[in-house]
Amino acid sequence: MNAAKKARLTRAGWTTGDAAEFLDLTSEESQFVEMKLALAAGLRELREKRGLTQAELAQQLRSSQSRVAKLEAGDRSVSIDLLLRSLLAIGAAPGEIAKLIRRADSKRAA
Amino acid sequence: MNAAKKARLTRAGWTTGDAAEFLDLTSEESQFVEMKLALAAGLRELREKRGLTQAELAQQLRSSQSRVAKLEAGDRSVSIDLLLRSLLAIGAAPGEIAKLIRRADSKRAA
DNA sequence: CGTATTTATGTCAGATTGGACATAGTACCC
DNA sequence: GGGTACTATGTCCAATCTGACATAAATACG
Repeated sequence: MNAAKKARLTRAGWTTGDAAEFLDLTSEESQFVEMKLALAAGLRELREKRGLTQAELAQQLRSSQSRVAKLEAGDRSVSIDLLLRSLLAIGAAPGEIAKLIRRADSKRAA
Repeated sequence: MNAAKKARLTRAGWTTGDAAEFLDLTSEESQFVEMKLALAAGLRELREKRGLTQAELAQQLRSSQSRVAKLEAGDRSVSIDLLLRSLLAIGAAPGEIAKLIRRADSKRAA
């Protein structure tokens, strides 16, 4: 695993350093995380594009600023379900979401 | 909402008929369901392509036959997270998953 | 610098989801 | 009909996720 990838994962709260490296972050799981981070990044981009603060978006989603922060960080405590609902709520079409998921594809086999 | 769409949603356990039609199945929510159903259908297609029974796939996913049935049905009780993990586990690349999500796009504005 | 705004992190009770089990339904073959 | 293989549905409770809150950290602006 290269440094950039490790940094991405660590930033999102996924332990990577220790002996569990190859046990917990198996290929599927890391692909899953990559997808999650791609969606999270997409959400942030869209929010900023719309000139909204996290608090404003939270209101639109009927949620809280802290959860939006966690969504955008791809935190362990948020599901992809919530990310997808949020993206749809902010106006992303399924096609755009598909494009985001493709981003995760290019990061395979790191 | 046309009959085919309504049938898809009803089959998956989403109430549609009554007065809540436009309150609960708002655009975002129905897009979300469409994505879910597209992923569910994709999972079934891949499983069958691989010649696996639901029970065999369940074993591979360390889950149960009943949950696989619900996954493929897009049941309320399964999350998109689980669908995505399952798709990855069965060998779908993020690119293929993106393609599935695009399917949901063509069903907009029904 | 101070302070106002925005974003990040930690925690918790209530809600949702997941694996497992039982059981019902379906399809095919004899 | 009965038997076999597969799929669907309903129900548990343990595990995970969510919104909310408090508060810390970062950033912007004078």
